[in-house]
Amino acid sequence: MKIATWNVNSLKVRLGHLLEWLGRETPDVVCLQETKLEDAVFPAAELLAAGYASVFSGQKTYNGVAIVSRLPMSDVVAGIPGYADEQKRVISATVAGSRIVCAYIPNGQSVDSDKYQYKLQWLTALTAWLQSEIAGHPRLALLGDYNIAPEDIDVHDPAAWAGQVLCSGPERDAFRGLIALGLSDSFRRFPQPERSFTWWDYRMNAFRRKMGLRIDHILLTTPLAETCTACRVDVSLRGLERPSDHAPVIAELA
DNA sequence: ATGGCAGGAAGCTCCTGA
Repeated sequence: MKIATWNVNSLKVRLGHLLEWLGRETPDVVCLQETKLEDAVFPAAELLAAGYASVFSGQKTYNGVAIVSRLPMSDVVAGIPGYADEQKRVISATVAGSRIVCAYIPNGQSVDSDKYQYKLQWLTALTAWLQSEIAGHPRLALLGDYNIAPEDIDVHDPAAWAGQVLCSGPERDAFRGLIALGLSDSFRRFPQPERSFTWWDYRMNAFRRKMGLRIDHILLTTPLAETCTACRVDVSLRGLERPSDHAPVIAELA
């Protein structure tokens, strides 16, 4: 089973890219973030015509998550149960016996922002919920835009980013808190090219200059990690017109 | 030190993203 995560930065703008990529890469399950679409206008019919069913939880302008899958999905849950949040950032479904959790973790804006406090509280709620979710679903994958670069190797200029949002100590502590639930960073289970990133600022030709961060991740519980045979960043969509500022991450499970 | 870029909603500018 091939699973993937991609922050599309507007599914309305990126639907053509997604359909082209689904046809070429044929992932089984794709978690999408920043769809920026209300549920009433989600392009479920277009995806179904391409062979993919969709479940989604969206809103106008901001946020919005979806899972698209060639395999049947069941037990769909939106949000973090027990955590009231108007922002549509999580959706989960069971696919082929594995629990798939699609998450768009808050950005945080800056470490002195109220949004940063929201991010840390949100991560606390996510972690507490996942602990019980993993207990009930030993085969679980957490895919999404974490808005956290876990280590300095995941940052093009660690000195410039030191202590900044996406790289700060509390955020990295929260990432390690997720790992401590028994999750494994699938990307780091394999040798990777130097300067492997998943996001680049639209400004200053950052992609061309390899000035990025690795903030999109696929974390797997041990039973799934043991079946993982590959994980990579796919930059192929960056060559198209109007690319997303994020690249997909793909993991192959036996 | 600042702004650069992109998407969306609104409306000819601002907020957010990361």
